[in-house]
Amino acid sequence: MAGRPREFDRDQALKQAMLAFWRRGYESTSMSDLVAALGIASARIYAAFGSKEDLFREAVALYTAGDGGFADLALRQEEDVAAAIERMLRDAVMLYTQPDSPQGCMVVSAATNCSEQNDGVLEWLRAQRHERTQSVMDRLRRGVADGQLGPDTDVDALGDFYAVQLHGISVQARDGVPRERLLAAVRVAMTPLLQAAIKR
Amino acid sequence: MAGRPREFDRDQALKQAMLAFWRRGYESTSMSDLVAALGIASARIYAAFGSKEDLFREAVALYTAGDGGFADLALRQEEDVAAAIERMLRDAVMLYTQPDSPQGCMVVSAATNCSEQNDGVLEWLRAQRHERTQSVMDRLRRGVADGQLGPDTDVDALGDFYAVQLHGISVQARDGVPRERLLAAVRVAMTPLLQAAIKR
DNA sequence: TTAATTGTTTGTCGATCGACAAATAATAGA
DNA sequence: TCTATTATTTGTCGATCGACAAACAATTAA
Repeated sequence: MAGRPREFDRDQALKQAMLAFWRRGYESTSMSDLVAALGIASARIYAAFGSKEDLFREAVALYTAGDGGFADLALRQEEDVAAAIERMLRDAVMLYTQPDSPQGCMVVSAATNCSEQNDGVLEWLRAQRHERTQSVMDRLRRGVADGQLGPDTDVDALGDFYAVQLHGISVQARDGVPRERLLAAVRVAMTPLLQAAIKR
Repeated sequence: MAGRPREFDRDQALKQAMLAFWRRGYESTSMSDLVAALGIASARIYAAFGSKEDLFREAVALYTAGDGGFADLALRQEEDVAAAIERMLRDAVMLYTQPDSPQGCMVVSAATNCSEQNDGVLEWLRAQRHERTQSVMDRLRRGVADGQLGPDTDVDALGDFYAVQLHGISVQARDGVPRERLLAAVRVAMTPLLQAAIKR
């Protein structure tokens, strides 16, 4: 491949961009913020990533492909539905309260406020949140099919309930509520599901 | 009182500002947005309200003094602690999903993303959210004192749980989850408290 | 060695941001 | 009527926004 080789680590720069966007959000992170965070001139950022929006989308993709993808993992890997939901919520707390990274969920809080011209990224993240709610409901339905939950379980209500919890944890973590308190709240949140679980 | 009388309705203008900030948030609502929403020139806005930040703070105060103050009302007016919490959550759903006003909670979502220079308003809203969590815990403690909840009730965990629920409802409402679904989720969320309630 | 390709540096672009100065208009009290 | 006070109109300010053009540098393939 011809051409002058890049002098900075693109992956490292992308990670720094992710952290910046995660902390402040899409619109509140200016190009000059990114210049400072990535340590390279703005023209280099444009040459390497296209535009601020392109960089943001790539940063969110990095997030969801990494730690941000905890939910699908928990829902898929745990055999028991209650264990799956509890692990999802606990992993959310652990990630959202990590001391050496921004608090809260990037997908929830990186584009809450944005002007009309950037509604696109807002809708994009909204769709991802919607998908996660669907994943939770799918997992609950599997729990019913597996005989772990009663056949009369209101899957939709439970699913919305846990989606609310997941997103609420992000808000509370962002407000600085300590990890231990949120873990205690998760234990409380498991009550409805344990009640719907078939005892064995 | 001397001086030329104001030619526009200040209260009406403030209400429009509240709606604009509620919908888009503090930083994402530009002065030109406000000029369009209030229907008056920017110099008149500055003359009447001081600055954009002053206007925002007054708008939030209007919100919390009005519909946004539902939580304290519910917690104070209901004699039974479970009824109080349930009404708070249900009122939250009703307000956050009102079709003719912005979705979600203004205190939760009007300053999620903001740049460093406006951290002041972010912290201000955060403090208000913290106060609300405290109100919930205080109400739960009163429930224990009133003998409505068992003496071994983990008030802190329950309080954090309902704070998570309250703020999560705002996120979900903002994402367009219908009122009925969120009300169903609230019914699920009442399970832990009803379990802690002393049967009579 | 040359040509093609890609990265970097430097500087700047037009648009928009929040904010206000100055001039003018309308009221109340002396 | 005159003065003090407040509101409105008009225009514009410096700062910052995201974005890129042009010139130059470094690499590979021919």
